[in-house]
Amino acid sequence: MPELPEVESVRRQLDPELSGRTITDAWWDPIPTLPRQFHQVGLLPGRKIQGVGRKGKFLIAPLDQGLELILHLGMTGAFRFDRDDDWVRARLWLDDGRTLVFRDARRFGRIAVVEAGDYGSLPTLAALGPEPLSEEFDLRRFVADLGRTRSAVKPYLLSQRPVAGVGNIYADEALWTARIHPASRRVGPTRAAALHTAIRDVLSAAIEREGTTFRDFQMVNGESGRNASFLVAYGQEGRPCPRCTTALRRMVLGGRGTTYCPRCQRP
DNA sequence: AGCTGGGCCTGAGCGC
DNA sequence: TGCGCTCAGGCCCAGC
Repeated sequence: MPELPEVESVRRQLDPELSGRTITDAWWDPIPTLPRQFHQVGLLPGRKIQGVGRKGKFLIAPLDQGLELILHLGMTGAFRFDRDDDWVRARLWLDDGRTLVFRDARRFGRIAVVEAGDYGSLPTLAALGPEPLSEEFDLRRFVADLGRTRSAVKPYLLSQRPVAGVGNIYADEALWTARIHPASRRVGPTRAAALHTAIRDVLSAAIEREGTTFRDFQMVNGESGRNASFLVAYGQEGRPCPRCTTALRRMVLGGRGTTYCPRCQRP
């Protein structure tokens, strides 16, 4: 499941390959089953890519003529060069002779071309919280946000509003690290500060290992991330908590599988 | 306005 | 063997 560390790993491989390239032609699935899967992709031929940036889980590539190319990997999205198979949903031909291919078995990924900064067609991006590994991620604002919401803390993190880029894996990891029960609706300043630190630590470590490959995630060069064997909570149901040896428990929260320690993660 | 729950999609894994 | 069912979770959205 591509979250911030996985998307950042893809960005680091795509940026040097795409910077300065001009898109000569574009093809995308003409009958997308999700209405917003492809948005204005027909504007791409002739556009020059200035670089590949990232906000949360969104890749954002500035183009010429004041446009931006927005790429989202969804669940199973991946970019490769010069490949072809049944899961290819879009192709961008480049002026260096190569073809950037977007593969996406489950079709949750998205490609959109928008006026720079105009994210009306992407509401999650429009309301995206601060970048966790930048100065934007202000502790006081995070404490205030957690104090104000009436949601359980994990679904709130997954909304992308208090902080950008945290998905199901790293939410479980960060909440375990901060000793907060994922269903807690009372996260005060002290625990919010611990969570703030845990989010940064968990994401930083995962980026160093080029993300978590549970099953599907692959980078542009086809390699897997190396973070899976370092997970302490996500997918570890039944295993002893590394802190207190209590068996980790699984619950469904906000429709998402959630693993936590029933002893040392407090409500 | 903020929150909740259901929906989209399809490969993998399971039981029969 | 193969069929049918359930599960997985990114974002979106209708309806409180």
